Amino acid sequence: MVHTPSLQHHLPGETARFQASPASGTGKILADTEALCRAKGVRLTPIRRRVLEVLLGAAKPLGAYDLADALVSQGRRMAPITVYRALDFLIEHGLAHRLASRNAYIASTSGHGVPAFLICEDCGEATEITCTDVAETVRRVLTAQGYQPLARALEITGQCPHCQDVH
Amino acid sequence: MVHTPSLQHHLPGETARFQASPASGTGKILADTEALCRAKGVRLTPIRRRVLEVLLGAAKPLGAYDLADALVSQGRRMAPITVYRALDFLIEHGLAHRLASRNAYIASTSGHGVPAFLICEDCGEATEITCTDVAETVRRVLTAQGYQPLARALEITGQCPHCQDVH
DNA sequence: TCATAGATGTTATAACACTACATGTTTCGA
DNA sequence: TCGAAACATGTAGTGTTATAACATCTATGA
Ligand SMILES: [Zn+2]
Ligand SMILES: [Zn+2]
Ligand SMILES: [Zn+2]
Ligand SMILES: [Zn+2]
Repeated sequence: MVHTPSLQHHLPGETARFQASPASGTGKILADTEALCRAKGVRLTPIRRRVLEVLLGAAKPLGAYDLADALVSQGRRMAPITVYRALDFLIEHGLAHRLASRNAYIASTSGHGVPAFLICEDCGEATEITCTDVAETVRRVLTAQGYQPLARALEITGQCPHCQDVH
Repeated sequence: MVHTPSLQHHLPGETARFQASPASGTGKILADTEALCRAKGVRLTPIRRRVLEVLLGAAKPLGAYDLADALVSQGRRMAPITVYRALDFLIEHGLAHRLASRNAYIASTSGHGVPAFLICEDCGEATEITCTDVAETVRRVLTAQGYQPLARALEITGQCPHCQDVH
């Protein structure tokens, strides 16, 4: 049996060093995003907004086809390609990330810097962290090997606190 | 245009802190692996051996279907499921890893500890490193958030030295 | 208003991964 | 040595994730 994550499972401030995502409401985040997109001169269209909204409301990362199912309009579910196009937009502007290890997508609540995600292997729950240590270590290892660092979400796998309690 | 990685591109000893993979020949690695499997009481069958051999000889991580194409036997290419089964075995015993960010598989040359891979976004080349810093940082972040660390390859994305030279 | 760029609709297909079940092969104890 | 059991592979089909190609619609600004 596996822990089923619920909304806002992980509140911020668990430690001083590792900032968890701010637990501001979805509404505020959406409003901020609207403003951000206007400022950038890009269009947060209704489709893109709805995809982001579903991601923000989800308890864990969602697959593209999960999103398609969730976004029913006039009795018809959204076409996969439409979801992928919306995701491309959101990812390009740092509003969402793809978690390759799970073929899933998650809204980004930090919005700046190189994020990292702690992902539970059992229940799939993901916690976004913006940790200076991690970013710095990754950057140093890359440059030491002659690699040029690129901003890309880091996926760190483990077992979440709730799933450890399940015997 | 993009750099096409060739065999043994990255030789060891680039820095003292970060051990690159040993550049021992494929033959020796295979012989060692044979011995290791005998010792463990598991069977490195011809199919599994050939899959490992192709991975070891590849310049970069290969997809399961690439492997199927490479492993033609009596005019017929290997069935995908056969490749996946061989990969399952190799991964289970630490002889290979799956790189989720590229849907590709790579032979592991370290064989112990939690490995990390530097992956070039342009050419797909991957360099295995066994870096104490990275492992330690990851472990610390996980435990700080209450996560139980699990041995899983870490994928770090950047641009490889060769691809930086291409103008 | 009209040209243009950007966004979406529609259909089809590519790419990746696995299920289910039959058959073959090795191993080991009776 | 025989046969059961475990392990490995063959074969066919399907599930899942992601994209190509092209048509149509919509917002925007000259
Ligand atoms: Zn969990
Ligand atoms: Zn949890
Ligand atoms: Zn490269
Ligand atoms: Zn290279």
